[in-house]
Amino acid sequence: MPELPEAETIVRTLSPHLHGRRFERVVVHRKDIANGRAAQIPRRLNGRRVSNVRRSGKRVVIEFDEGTRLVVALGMTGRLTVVESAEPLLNHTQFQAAIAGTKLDLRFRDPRRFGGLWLLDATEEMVGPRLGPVGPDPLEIRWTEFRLLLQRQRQIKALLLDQKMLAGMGNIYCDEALHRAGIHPLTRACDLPDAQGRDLLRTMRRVLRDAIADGGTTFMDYRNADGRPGGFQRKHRVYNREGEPCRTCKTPIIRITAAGRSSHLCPTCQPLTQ
DNA sequence: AGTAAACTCCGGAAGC
DNA sequence: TGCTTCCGGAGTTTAC
Repeated sequence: MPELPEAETIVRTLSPHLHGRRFERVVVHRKDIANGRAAQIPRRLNGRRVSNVRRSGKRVVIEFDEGTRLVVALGMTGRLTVVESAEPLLNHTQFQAAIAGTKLDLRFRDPRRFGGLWLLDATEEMVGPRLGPVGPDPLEIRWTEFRLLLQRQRQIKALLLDQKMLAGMGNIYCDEALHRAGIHPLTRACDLPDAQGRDLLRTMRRVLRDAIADGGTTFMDYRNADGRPGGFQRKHRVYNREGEPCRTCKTPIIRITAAGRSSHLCPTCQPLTQ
């Protein structure tokens, strides 16, 4: 499911196709996929030159010369891919734009429509329904700042998943980071000693970097901008491994509910203290 | 046919 | 009282 490493991989594979190129023949196939202004998208993006492609948490942001931005949330099944313009249009394709000077299209397809598009002008903040402001990036946050987040009484997994606290952590990478740090997902953040909090931050960064190096995680739907799946699922230690032996101690991995989400852990390596 | 999957937002209840 | 946290439901579609 697209989380930070998947969004980062899409940015890295998409950027070489788009950077400095103009959009042509922009078409929105479903009006309710954008933030109430899908009708404006063709007019406002046609002929515009892409100045930058970047990531904000788990979202992809395509920036244009005049400051207009197209924000893309992948949801669970969304795909943002570059394909030959001659390729037939698959069903559930909500958006397409030809990349000027090439024979390629950028297409957005999201069968379940958990994702979406937002068109923002130069001065507009990234706020609105389903586009709330997000916290600092886990790859960039300093320990002193992370430590402040950990002062809360919330369960650590709920805190890590909260996009307003930290931008980009989803269910997979939370479970993977907590296992590698030996922390039970229901532990209260404020109960973590500094040493363990510091270790969690380092571990989280390592997991995210390793996952980016592997092109993210693909179970079913995720693909990068070139249509290729990721490989990090082969290195998962807990996620989607219920009943299988812990790679550290052989104890079967269990699944519980934490923060209202299915959570995978090793009861031996991740004890719940007090 | 019912349920679960992931994620966000919302409202209300509960806890501190 | 007031802030924080928790919990369930809605919205969104597909697959088992």
